[in-house]
Formats: sequence, C-alpha cells, structure tokens
Amino acid sequence: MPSTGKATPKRDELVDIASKLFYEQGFGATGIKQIIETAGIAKGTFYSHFSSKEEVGLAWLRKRHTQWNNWLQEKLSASKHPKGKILALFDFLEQWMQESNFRGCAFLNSLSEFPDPESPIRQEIESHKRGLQEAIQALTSQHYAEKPSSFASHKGTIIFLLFEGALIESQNFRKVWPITAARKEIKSLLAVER
Amino acid sequence: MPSTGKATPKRDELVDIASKLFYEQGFGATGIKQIIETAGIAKGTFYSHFSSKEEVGLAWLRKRHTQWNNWLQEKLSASKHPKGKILALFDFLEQWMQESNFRGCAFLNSLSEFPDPESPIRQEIESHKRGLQEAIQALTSQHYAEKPSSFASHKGTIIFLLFEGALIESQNFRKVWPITAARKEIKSLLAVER
Amino acid sequence: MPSTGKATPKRDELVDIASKLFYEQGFGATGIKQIIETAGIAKGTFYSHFSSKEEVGLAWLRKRHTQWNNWLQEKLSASKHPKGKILALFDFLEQWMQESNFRGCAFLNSLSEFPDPESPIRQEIESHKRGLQEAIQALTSQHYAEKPSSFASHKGTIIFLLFEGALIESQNFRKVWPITAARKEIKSLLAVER
Amino acid sequence: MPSTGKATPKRDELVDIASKLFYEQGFGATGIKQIIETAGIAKGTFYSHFSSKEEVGLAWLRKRHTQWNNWLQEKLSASKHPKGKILALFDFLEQWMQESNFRGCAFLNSLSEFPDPESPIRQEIESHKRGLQEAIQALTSQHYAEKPSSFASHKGTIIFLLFEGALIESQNFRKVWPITAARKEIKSLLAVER
DNA sequence: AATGAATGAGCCTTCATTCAT
DNA sequence: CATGAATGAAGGCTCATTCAT
Repeated sequence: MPSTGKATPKRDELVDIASKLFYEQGFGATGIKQIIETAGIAKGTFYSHFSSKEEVGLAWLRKRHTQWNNWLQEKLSASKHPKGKILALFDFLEQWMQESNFRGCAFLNSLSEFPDPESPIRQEIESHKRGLQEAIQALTSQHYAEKPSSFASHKGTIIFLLFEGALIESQNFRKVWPITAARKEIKSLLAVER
Repeated sequence: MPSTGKATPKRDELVDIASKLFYEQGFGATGIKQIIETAGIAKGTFYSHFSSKEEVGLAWLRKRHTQWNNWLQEKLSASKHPKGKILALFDFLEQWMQESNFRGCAFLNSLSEFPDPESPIRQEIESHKRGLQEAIQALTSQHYAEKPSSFASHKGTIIFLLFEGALIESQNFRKVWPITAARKEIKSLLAVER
Repeated sequence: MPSTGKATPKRDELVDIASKLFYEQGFGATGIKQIIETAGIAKGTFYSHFSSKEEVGLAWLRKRHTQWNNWLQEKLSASKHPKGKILALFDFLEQWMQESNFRGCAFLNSLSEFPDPESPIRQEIESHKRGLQEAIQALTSQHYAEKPSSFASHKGTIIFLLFEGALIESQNFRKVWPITAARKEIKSLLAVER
Repeated sequence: MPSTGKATPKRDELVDIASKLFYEQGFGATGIKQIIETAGIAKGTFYSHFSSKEEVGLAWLRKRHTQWNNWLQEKLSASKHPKGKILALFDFLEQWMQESNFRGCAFLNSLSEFPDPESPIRQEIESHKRGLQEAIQALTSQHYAEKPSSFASHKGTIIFLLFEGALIESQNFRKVWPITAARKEIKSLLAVER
C-alpha cells in the first residue's frame, strides 16, 4: 500500500516539489506542511506515498544523484578527450553554481544534518561522492595512460578534492573565482605532467 | 536589558556548552532546552544572556574562530619555513578530524542551515574562511618570494581549496585519505615549482 | 451497498483477523490499517464488508459469544451432574486464562472503551454476561432442586460474580490463584448447603 | 525543570481535570487537547508539568489510589467490628457505583488499555488491587481470629473476588443487584462459619 | 467485488520565546 | 540576576472514512 518506494507519477511529482524545498531551505528547515501545501494535497495523501519525512529525503537524494549524473555526462560528452572532459567538469560546476544561485551541493549540504554515518542518507551521500571520484579517476587514467595507475589515481583524487573545495567555497563566497582558480590549476597540471 | 553580547564568565560558559552541542548535533538539531538542561540553568537565565538562539550561534562561531586560529597557529609555529607551515596545516587537519570523530568544520556545517547570505552567521562563516585563505596566501607569498605575487596568490588559493576539499571529504568518508592525498600533492607542488 | 452484515466467507475471515487483533491489543488500539494489512486486502474492500470499525467490533463480539459458549458447553458436557459442571466452569476459566496469556475477557475488556450504555457494543456485552449468568443459574437450579428457587437463583448469582471476579483478577495478577480460590470455595459451598 | 513529578498546585489541578476525563471517557479516548481546553491552558504548559500523556495517566491512578483508600477507610471507620467493616465495604461500593453513574473502577477500566504487564500503569493497577485484597484479608483475620490463618486468608480472597465481581457486573448492568447479592452472601457467610 | 489514492481532523510532542515573580 | 510557568504555532505522523476507477 504505501511507501514501498515504487515510482508513480504522483509520487514523482511530490519528490520534485520536496526536492526544490529541501535544496533551497535545507532538509530540516522544510516541513511536511510546506510540502503538502505547495503540492496542494492533504497530509494523509503525502503519507500514502512516503512512510516518513526521511523517506522523501532519501528519494530526493537518489533522484538528484541520477539527474546530476545525467546532466554532468551530457556536459562532458561535448568534449572528446579526457583532458577536455576534466576541464568541462569545472565549466559544468560554474554553470551549476550560477544557475542555482550558489546554493551548493545537495549532498554536502545534507552532510551536517545527519551526524549518524550509518543513516541511509549518509550512505547515499557517500555513494554519490564515491561515484564522482571514480568518474574523475576514470578520466585521469585515460589521460595519464602511459603513467603508472597509482599516479593517475592520485591525480584523480586531487582533482576530485579541488572540485569539492571549489564547490563549497563558491557556495560560501557566492562567487565563481574558486571554480576558475581550480580550473586554471588543473589545466596546467594536466598539460605539464603528462 | 539583556544580551548586548558583553562577555561575562557565565555567558562564556553557556557559549561553551552550546558550542559542544551545536558542533556535535548541528545548530538546528540542538534545542534551547538541551542547552539549559546541560548548563543547569533556567530558560529566563539563558535569555538574559542571549536575545535569541541565533545569537548563541553567532557567539559559538566567533569564539570558535578565535580558538581554531589559536590552535592552528600553535601547530604551525613548530615549523620554521613557510613550506613546513603549509604542510603542518594538513597535519593539523588530520589530527583535528580524528579527534573530532570526523565531525567536520563548524563553519561549513552551518553553511547549509543558513541559506540567506546576508545573515550574520553567513557573514561570520565567510569572514572565517577568508581569514584562512589569507593566512595560507601569506605563507605562499613567503614561499614563492621570487615569483610574481599573482602566482603565489593563485597557489595559495589552490592550497586553500585543497584544504577545504580534503576537510569535507574526510568528513564524508570518515577517513584521512583525502587529507594525506592533498598533503602529498602540495608537498611535491611546493618542491617543484619554486 | 455494503455491510448489511450478511455472513460471507471473506467477511468471516476478516472478522477472525480483526478479532485476534482486538483481543490482543484492544479495540481502540487496533487500527483498520493493521487489519487490512494482516488480511492483505485494500481499504475499500474492508469497507465493502463493514460500514464502520464499530461494526467489525460488533461482529467480533457476536462471533466470540457463540464460540465462547460452544467452547464452554463442550467443557461442561464432560461432567454429568450440575455440581461437576459448575466446577468445570472454573477449570475452563483456568485453562482459558493460561492459553490466552491472561488477556482476560473480550467483553469485560471492551466495557471501559464504550462508556455509552446504549451503544450496540454495550448491549452485546450485557447480553453475553446475562447469558452466562443464566446458564450458571440453570445449573444451580438443578443442583438445589429441593431448595426454593430464589435460593438457587441467589447462589447462581454468587457463583457468577465469583467467576467474574476470578476472571478479572487472574488477568490483573497474571496468576491462576484467583481462579483456584474461587473454585475451592464453590466446591465446599455446593457440598455443604444442599 | 518539567515533569519530575513534583506536586504543585497547578499540576495537581491538571491531574484532577485529566482524572475526570480519563475516568469518564477512558485514557485512550481522552486527548491532550481536551485536557488543556478544559483547563484553559496552552499545550506547552501541559508539557511543562508532565513529560508525556502516560505520566498524567500514572499521576491519575496514583492520586486515585490515595483518595479511594481514604474514602474507603472513612466509610469503614463507622463500623467497629471487622464484620461490620466488611459489610460496609459493599455499602461503600453501592454508593460509589451510584454516584459515579456506574462508571466502574478506574484501575480495572485501564487494565485492557495497557496490555503490557510490565508497564508502569499495569504495576500501579496491580499494587492497588493487592492493597485492597490485603486490607480485606486483614479484616477477615480479625473476624476469624480463632480459626487457622489460612482459613481467614482464603475467606479474604473470596470476599475480594466477590467485591471485584460485584463491581464489574454492577458497571456492566448499571444496576446494584450484583452488589446487594454479594453483600447478602457475605453477611451469611460471616455469621455461619465463625 | 476490489482497489488504493485522497481526505482532513486528530494524535502526542517540541519549538523558540516571553514575562510576572 | 535568576526563575520556570505560560504561550501557541509548528513538528512529524495516524486515524477512520470516502470514492473514482
């Protein structure tokens, strides 16, 4: 009956509405009341789709993970070579931050609201970021094809960390300079050390 | 006529108690009730020291800023040269994350809970991070004394972003590898490009 | 046009499922949701068999009344003489309480949940207990055949009240001593005063 | 701060208001909303006096225990001899049921609402009834001073069970005949078997 | 028949804050 | 200065019931 997590058009719509609010205001700062009023439904209806607030939170991050990856892949696909793709990563970040009005990353934003590392939401955050790191490392492996894999792996980690640092400081300062600085550094890094 | 923010021993004690709770549980997840019960005081007493919850939050971050800087300077003072100090920055980060059980940075953790960039707390976060960035840039300026200042400034920004990225991903994965990877990269970066 | 109360196999099955839950948890503490989930049916299906929760409650007590009486008669039929049957009443009570884990009497348990004495459920409770009292009085009339009927009737009432008292206190203390004490008293009472 | 269970005039008043509602409607059927509206206070005020609904329930039964015992002792004190006191017990019961409009016993009424025998409320019910049983046994011990104590103890139990049976069936039928029948039986029982 | 989404009043509880003492 | 009772909106969630499919 309710909350098996099966996707339905209505449930999907609710996830979208909740997602917008969660992303803009934070998970804790968003109440079920606000969600249902925005959606124009009754309390009980909401709880026939989700068993708890945390479940919508989970659905939010899971859907976001997919959408975000799709968006990213689309941006990267414009470049042919790994180097171009890596730099496109930072173009993507810049565009994203500007369009979202520097609201930052839904996953990092949720990190501090869920102190228990065993919670499903924390698992989701971790797996999302692991996915990003692996994607970047796949690109550096291609780029540094003639270098030892440990070297490429290390560089991938560094780019990942620069991406994360640029992301969060762009959010903090509401400026793009952390992103452009990181991009610049990576560009020369990729050129020089091949 | 309460809460002009003047420092008193009692107020200081309350800030310390609240700080611990805010840091461990998050600002939003910590209630005034919990603070006063931990402190063993009455509601009214609390509100004679602070005019609102947000004011304690502000006091928390302001005090944290000072303490954190002191702690950092102490760690850095063990090294003589700027390069050593920069690397010590990451040793400090590693120690901090381990001792805090990977709870992360009080300022970054508060970022998502205060979406309004004009809020006093956001100002505090921004100024704290600006301070860190400037401190790092002061060190890179010394290290790269013979290079153009724009170069040193850029490298300082990069180190700052790596610090932030390593910090937040160490929190996310509850592991030190992001920190050690960043440290390793910076070590070679500082050696090679002088 | 649902819920005229006509017996069907499906309705009967639902009554059985609801009965178990009502008896174990109480009428008020059991939700329709739990009933339909246990039965594996939809809300609407439930309401095509019953017009309201109270109707299932009524069906529960009516069916219980029949089953309980059958069970009791079966136990009593093992004894030939009224005296034996009366004592068997308390053996039955002891067995019942132990097997039900001292959950008590479905009718007495419902008494406090329905304060309105005019409600159908209260009528059901009253008629059930009246039936028990009359059954006991029929036995005492046989036993005291040579005594005035008012005497037998009085003794029947006393045995009924002892049964009820033993029942509820056995439930309260989760022990059989109230039942064995009552049985002992009645045994000597029936022997002496003939 | 709140809900240490310490008695204050306001808390006492709230317990009285809640008690009336719990007794008339049942614990589960009475909402906090109704209690606070009757008392003319705000939700938060209620929860500054009690930490949970169950705590008021507990306070209700504890206070009732004391009041009921006082009331009973007062009634019994009018009789000098144990026999008179025992009979007065049933006069008391009759008066009580009539005055309460046959609402029955607060403790027995709560029995079915708390299936867990380890719950504090069940403990309270049990201890209340144990107290009554012991009080009755104290009287039978005096009455049967020249008989073996086991005899007196047994008779005490029987009187206790008759009391309970008369109580609950008086509630069920909303009549006094169960009480007068029990009283009559006990009167002859006490006279004959000395 | 059977489904299950939808309702909205209601559940118990916590929130940050105020203010008379 | 400190107290803690009082506020009432809001928190997340469950209830019995209805009804279009």
